[in-house]
Amino acid sequence: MTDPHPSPAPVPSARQGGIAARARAAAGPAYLQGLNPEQQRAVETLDGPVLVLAGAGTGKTRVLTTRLAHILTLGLARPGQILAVTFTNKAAREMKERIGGLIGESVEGMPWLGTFHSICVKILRRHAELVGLKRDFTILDVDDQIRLLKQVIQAADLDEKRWPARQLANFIDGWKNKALTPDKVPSGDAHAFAGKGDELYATYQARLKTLNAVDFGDLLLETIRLFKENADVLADFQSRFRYMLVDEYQDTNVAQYLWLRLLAQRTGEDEKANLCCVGDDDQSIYGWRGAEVDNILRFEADFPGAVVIRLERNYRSTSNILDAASHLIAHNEGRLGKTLHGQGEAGDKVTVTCAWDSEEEARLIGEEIEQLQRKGENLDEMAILVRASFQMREFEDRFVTLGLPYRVIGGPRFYERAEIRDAIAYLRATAQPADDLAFERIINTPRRGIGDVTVRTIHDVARSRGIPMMQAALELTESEDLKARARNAVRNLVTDFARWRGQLDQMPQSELAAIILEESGYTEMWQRERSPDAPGRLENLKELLRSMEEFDSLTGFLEHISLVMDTEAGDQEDKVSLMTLHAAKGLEFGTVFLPGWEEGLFPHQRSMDENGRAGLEEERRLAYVGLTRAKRRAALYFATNRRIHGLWQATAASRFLDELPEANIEVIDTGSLRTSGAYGPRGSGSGGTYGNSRFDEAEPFASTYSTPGWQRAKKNKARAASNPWKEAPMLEGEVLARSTGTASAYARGERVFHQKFGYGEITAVDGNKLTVDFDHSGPKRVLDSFVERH
DNA sequence: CGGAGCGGGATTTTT
DNA sequence: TCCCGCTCCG
Repeated sequence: MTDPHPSPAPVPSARQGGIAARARAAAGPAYLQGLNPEQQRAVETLDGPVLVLAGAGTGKTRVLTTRLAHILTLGLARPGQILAVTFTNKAAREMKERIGGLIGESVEGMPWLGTFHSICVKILRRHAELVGLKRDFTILDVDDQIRLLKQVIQAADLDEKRWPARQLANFIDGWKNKALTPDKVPSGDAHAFAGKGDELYATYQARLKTLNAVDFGDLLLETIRLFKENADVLADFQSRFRYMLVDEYQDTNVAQYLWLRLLAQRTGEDEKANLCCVGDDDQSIYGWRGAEVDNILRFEADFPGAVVIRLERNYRSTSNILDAASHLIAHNEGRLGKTLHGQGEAGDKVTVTCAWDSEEEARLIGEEIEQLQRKGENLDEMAILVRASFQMREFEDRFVTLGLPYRVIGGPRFYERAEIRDAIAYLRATAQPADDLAFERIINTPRRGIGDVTVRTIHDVARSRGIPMMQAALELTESEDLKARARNAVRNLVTDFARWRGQLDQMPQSELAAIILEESGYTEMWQRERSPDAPGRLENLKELLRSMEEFDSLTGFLEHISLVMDTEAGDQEDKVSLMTLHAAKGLEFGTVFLPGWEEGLFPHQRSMDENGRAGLEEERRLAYVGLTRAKRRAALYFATNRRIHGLWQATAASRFLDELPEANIEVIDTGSLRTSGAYGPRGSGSGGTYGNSRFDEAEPFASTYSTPGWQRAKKNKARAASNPWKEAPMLEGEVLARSTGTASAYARGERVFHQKFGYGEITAVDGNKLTVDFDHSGPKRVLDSFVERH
């Protein structure tokens, strides 16, 4: 370890040093006990910018919470003067609890500890008028966003099939992640989406404003705008936040980075902001949703004089696991460099097991789990981490057969279920009569005879008069524009809403909600439904009502659910966990099973196709995250055959397996004589960077050459040559896509040819990524290295 | 208003 | 292959 700052480090400021020293001299506060020197330094280096590079399992959360407790205990800031940002509500919740545990009841909640988004909401509610919003603006969820975009696309006379709202939503999210307002969208990008990308984006933003609504991305962007346009407001927050803390810094996107930088910039003052960012560049796995690893890599340049502290002592895993993970991640280029050191024993080696197909893979893992269980190990301490969710099914099937209790982590969340969204739409339309999207969602749910034509009429009247749909509906009932039947239905609904609104302050919100769901016929709708999931949905609705009781107002509840989309389902039973690698970040288990280590699946082909080397490196980080979740045992698996899009395909062992250090792995002979060799050399045969896999040769299982398994493997090898995953120009992509971000040699309007998609015309250029409208398969994003001019 | 029949797509996902 | 969302028809 070559730490340039030996510890204990002198704390830069005399004021702080003095206090900290005194604190230490008095045997130090209890919370500092038991921290290692680096951790202690991370806790006590309070002045100026600090970057804490916290490797997996190095006690990051502990450092974070202790640091906050330290600041509060020393009396350097009051709780309201500390900004602490996390990415998820879960992380924020945990941090709150742990700080409470550290410093006891003396300090009540920290108002500025939360997610980027929740903090932005808090700021925006105070200053809404300054960015053209009303104080009670609504926050749209993804559903609303898509429906609104659909309307925008329809209004622009585009074919919804060819130009799906989802795709536009992705573009817009991408721009917002980069803090690009419609006028700032680069011209290459702007012409994406039927050449109307920026135009549609602008229309969408205008619609949001008239709806007095924002989407998630706007929360950041509008706050940035607020800061930029109102120096006094910004200055107020800058001086308020004496200490700033950001967790998972490697996951920040450009907008979040700009937001932070605005707050951390203290114009006119000599003093540097006390900004502490904590993260791990090796665990950056969210590039695809806008995270910029660059933010963490650039930290020292962004914040001159920054102190960088590395936490490399891992308290979680045995050293075989750590060495395997470290060796693997060392294959990445763009990293700050960090090596985890184990603190205990070597433990078991990481195992690599080959299965014939995904079914056998599931069976082997099932057997292994049962065996561990017989040895007295808890199922809670075991997890299966998959790359893609389709892999889960095989395991679920297997576990059901075995009667093995399991839980799936992730997946559709409580508040994303249709019945919950419907119920919430009723509440929103009651509390906020101008919430058109909510009103529209349930206007004919349950069916009450308000058909498309009627909805369109209400919509048009609302748009042309600039009034909310609820009001337009009311006015239409007094006109002759609707057929008698529809008019009655509309009148009934509007009267219902008016009545419910009148009851808002008369009773607890959960009671009112129950009345609304009853009187609207919504509950009845599900009671009548005979489908198998209907009872579950009714149960969910009850759960929703129950959870509402904890809030003191309907508005408070609505605010909460628009930002917090998860519910802590306290599941106490002993179960195996099944989740994606992404969902596993931050968790740990005694034993971790990692199936599906095959080329094309992991690393995922699409990731490499779309992002070249950067994509591959992110996949490798994902592998690193997976391995480092294991405390005592990590078991890797790959199958030689897997069904992809319905077709059985021969597959090759993942290159990541070859990147593991031999000394720390053990290849398991499953006894079915199907050892290695089943997978031919990878790549398109161009003999590129990646030589043959050591899993290609019978070493170290030379004894299996003449076995049926080997014979079958040979056949398999021949078949593998026709594997479309392998035919993909992976090696080419690897080389040519090395530098993302360089300008492309192609221009909009050019005709190109793509091996897979055929001929097409370039509609947008973003660095080396092209959006090509293919003659036969429609618009796609491809790397420029995969096409040729025509 | 519901069901059949179709075409397209098929990583990862928080707020 | 399988799942979804949408359309069309009765």
